[in-house]
Amino acid sequence: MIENMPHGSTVHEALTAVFQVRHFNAAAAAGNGHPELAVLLWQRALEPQRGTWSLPGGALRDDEDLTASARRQLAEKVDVRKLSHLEQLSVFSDPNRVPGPPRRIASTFLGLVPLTADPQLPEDTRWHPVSRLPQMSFDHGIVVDYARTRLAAKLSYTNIAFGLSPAEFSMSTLREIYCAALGYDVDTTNLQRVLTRRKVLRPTGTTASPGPYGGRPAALYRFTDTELRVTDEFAALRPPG
Amino acid sequence: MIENMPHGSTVHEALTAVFQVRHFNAAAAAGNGHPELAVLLWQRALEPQRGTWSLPGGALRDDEDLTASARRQLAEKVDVRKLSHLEQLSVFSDPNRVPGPPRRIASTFLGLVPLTADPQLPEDTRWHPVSRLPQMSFDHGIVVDYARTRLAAKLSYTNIAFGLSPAEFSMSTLREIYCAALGYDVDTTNLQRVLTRRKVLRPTGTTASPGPYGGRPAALYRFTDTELRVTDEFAALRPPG
DNA sequence: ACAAAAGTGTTTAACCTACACCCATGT
DNA sequence: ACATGGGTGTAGGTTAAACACTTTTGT
Repeated sequence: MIENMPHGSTVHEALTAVFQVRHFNAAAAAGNGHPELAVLLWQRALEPQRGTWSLPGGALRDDEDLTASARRQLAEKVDVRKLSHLEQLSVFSDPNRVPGPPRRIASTFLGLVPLTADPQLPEDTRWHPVSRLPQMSFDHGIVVDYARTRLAAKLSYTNIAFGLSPAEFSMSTLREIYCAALGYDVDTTNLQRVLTRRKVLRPTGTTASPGPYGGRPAALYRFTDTELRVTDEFAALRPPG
Repeated sequence: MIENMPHGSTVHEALTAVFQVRHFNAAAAAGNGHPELAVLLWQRALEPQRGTWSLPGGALRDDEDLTASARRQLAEKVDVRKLSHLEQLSVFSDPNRVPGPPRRIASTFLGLVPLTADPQLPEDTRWHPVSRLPQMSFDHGIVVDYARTRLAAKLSYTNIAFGLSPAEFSMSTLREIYCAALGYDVDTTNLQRVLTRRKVLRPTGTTASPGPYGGRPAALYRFTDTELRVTDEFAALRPPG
């Protein structure tokens, strides 16, 4: 094993795709229209690729692991107390993924912010709906696509939706979250039953007051866990018994 | 963003858990007994942790990405032409995961070798059944456990078994592979039906000759793909239609 | 004939989707 | 009363686990 060969300078960076389900115009904010899945991006003020939009992130320090680094970098862009979930995704290590030197190896993360949070953002930072991404820096567009795919997959077999939801919510709110994040329609009834069977949801017993045009008051629910849990481990080939 | 802060020396290494389903004693080799899932390890001849067993791997070079690096490091331990699959897993970045300096960040990989291959190994290298792992170096035991879990999960919803199987095989051979890799019994009949429905398997039309005690000759099968494919994407919450 | 190994068919159960119908509230 | 939104019941389909039964071969 040749381990001590000389090498040029290499930076290891954490990049996080932070998602939130958000409303994107006045009509929607008033309660009409559908919310959309959005990703947090900041616009580069300097070369290279000035003007393009980047994922929050930056270089790993000597005394922190990658998760701690991702959290620290995010703190510059968004109130990290609002961050309800953070998990590691893939590593991007192509020597030419960004112009160098230094070479930059990116460990990517998926971050989630609940529907109700509306954190302060710096001047250069904005939420972008994933359906209308701006010109992205380097390979950051690929990272966002990958993170979206992982999120959608995990919505199907884990309780990861807790990261996108408020503490308490009605089933129709939860439906909107799932529809926005998955990109297709979900039946409220079945969503409720699937999540209840898997013991992901728990009714609070309380109800929300109905909207301005009346309607039956909605029962409110909570997620039983606030940590990621696999809820439907085996699609097939279950262990016997 | 503080990107150019000074930092100590850091090595980025690739570590690969290479798995194979193997027979582990003479009786088993003769056709009796059950094969087991094994992982490729080499024994450290030098400090630190001399005598403990390590995953193959080593430092990333400037001109290669992590996958290329994993392949290159593996070439020192095993004939890489036998390697039927290689994919990235998680990154281990705790600053104290190995005694340093230099600090070592490990990107881990899952590698697979087919049942029939029996590559030459160097003196210090050996296959170990995962049920009886020796004293492992650093955090390598955790890496092996994690890789095993991922392999078992992917056997359920992807065609990843192609990496553990010979080019052509009978259903009972495939059953042994699944049993060894999953750690529990699988019904041959149902395995056949599940994989056929998903179009993962294709009958070759040929048959194997029966064993020394007779028996009906087994039909032979192939995997339709030799690349990883997700075959059962949605455990629930499928798109409408 | 008999044992061994492979393949087929059937029963049962779980789970999910779709959709029709019923309930609670405000105007 | 009726419009609006929430909740319940149910029928039908798909998947797969379990296991009994049949087929093909060698001795």
